[in-house]
Amino acid sequence: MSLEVKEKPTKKPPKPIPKPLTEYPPGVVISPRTGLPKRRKATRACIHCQRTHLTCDNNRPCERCVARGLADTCRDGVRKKAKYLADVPDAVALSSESLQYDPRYTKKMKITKVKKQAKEAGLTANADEHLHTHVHHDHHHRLSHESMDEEAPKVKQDEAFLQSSALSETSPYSFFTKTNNLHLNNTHEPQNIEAHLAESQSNPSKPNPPSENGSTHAVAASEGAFYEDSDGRPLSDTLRFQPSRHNFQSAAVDMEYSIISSILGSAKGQSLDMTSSVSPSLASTSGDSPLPKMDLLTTATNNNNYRRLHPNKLNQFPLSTDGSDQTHLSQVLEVLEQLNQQQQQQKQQQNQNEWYSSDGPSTPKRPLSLIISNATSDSSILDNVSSSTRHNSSVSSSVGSSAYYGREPADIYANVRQPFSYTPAYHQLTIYIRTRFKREQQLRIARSMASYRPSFIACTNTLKEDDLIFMEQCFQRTLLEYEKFISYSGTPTVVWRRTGQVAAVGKEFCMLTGWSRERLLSEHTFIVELMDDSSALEYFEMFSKMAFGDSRGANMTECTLLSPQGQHIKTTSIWTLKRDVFGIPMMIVGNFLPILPN
DNA sequence: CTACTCGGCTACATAGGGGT
DNA sequence: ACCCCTATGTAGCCGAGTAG
Repeated sequence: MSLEVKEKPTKKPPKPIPKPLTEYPPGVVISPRTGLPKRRKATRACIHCQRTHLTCDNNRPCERCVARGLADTCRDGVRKKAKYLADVPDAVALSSESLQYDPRYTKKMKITKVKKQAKEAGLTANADEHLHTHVHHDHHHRLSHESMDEEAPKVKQDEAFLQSSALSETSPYSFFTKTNNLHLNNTHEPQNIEAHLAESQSNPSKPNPPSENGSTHAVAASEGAFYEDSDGRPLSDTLRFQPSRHNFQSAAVDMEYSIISSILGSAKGQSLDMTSSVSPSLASTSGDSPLPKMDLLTTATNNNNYRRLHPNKLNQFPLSTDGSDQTHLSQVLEVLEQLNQQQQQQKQQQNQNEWYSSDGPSTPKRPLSLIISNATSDSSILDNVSSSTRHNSSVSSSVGSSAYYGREPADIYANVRQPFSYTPAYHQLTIYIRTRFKREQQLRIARSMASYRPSFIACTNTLKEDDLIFMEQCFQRTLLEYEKFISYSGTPTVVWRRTGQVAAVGKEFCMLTGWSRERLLSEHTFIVELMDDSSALEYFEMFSKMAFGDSRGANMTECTLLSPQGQHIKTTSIWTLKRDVFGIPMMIVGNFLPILPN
């Protein structure tokens, strides 16, 4: 490129006369060509400056945006990826990008690093493919590794750990994949997993990179807010699941994993000591293998309310250590049933639960309310989850329509400032499943959930808070568009989150089923609440297939919906799964066409 | 006069060859 | 493996032109 030829001398202002070097402050780089100090360019122009080709600075909001009242939307502009990085996964490129500003790395080191990372990303993905044989979508492989590679620029030992953890069986990620794989193949090696866990615990010196990372901490801390009950105690303490056994990057992940495992455990009904050092494992969810050590008895015994209310009843069934507790199961259930009835009566009198009992007398109870009010063994859990959910108003609000954030895309980008917390939502779903479905059904659902939920956790675990916020912005933005489509379309349509919570609903769906839009959007309604049992089960199984296995992301099935009065409405439904930019299932759009009786 | 657009200059990152 | 150098590509932003 010859600049001299292009130059138009007439347009050129007279060149300033170079000042003596001593007149420039120290640190200013003088251009050898012009003799003038080199312009200090902003590391990255903001979106507004980028668009208008104006001078930006490194502050956010930048000076210009502050002056123009655009501070709210001032953020880094998007730079085009270099050609040579076109085939390198984004996260790898991203991490190398951050190297640009790391003085510890020389130019050559950066180049070598980028190339190395690109190569490694390919290699580890291939190697890991052997571990994921059934469930995981290709994109998921990449995503998992991308997430891990985000840590690469930190320090050498972190890098080394990440490289090894990509393949190592002791990595939390590989633990997920391994357990999933085992689960699906019905080849059970719980002792290996326990060995893994024991090793994880006994070796605290093992690096745990994501938790060392500040931003991951931030996310974990923000999630942590949902894990406290009204007394400020960790929710895990009240829920009595077994966190911190799996050595995941955050207590949140530990806990979610434990909860899934607990469904499996309670569904199967095996009875063992919850406080034993053995952790539940997804590998043990089928067949005759040793099962997770948790059951209704231990759940109940560990339930503080239960302890407080019925100290004597518990003594009737001391825990045995020889695994013979199964023989007591029927008796335990009988006692629990009695207690349920007692507590139900108390509940009805006190009407404490504002969250689930906010309905007026004229509005029909949704299925959840009915079941929750009948369930008592989990009532304290429910209260805790409910209160923890209320800690974050955005959670409850953003479950519903994008109208909360405004009707314009700009409003969404300006107002969505917190990630959506999926954890409490999954807790609610877990409780709902445990209270509505029979054990065999719970087991089926748990199997389905076990095939995708750990993957969701693994995928999102290493995402930064900004990523999670962006994820939610994407969700709300997409929802805004779908709400428009739904309003134009005559097909009964519902949109729900991957948690199952209804996020948008068309008036045709309300006409078809009798549910009001406000009811469905304002009360954390799960889509399965609107389905009969078999359809709900089919939904979970279908979703587990779609989540990572079926790249088409659409399915057609017969689905029986429930009206508020409990009437069954036969429909044919099409479920279309939408993924977010990270490839994680974000929302499901369901179209329901009634099957008319002959 | 102000705010905005956009052509084109320029700083800087990267690619790659050659020398040590 | 590292350094130096040149070529090339990309993006920041200066400044002229224009619309309101």
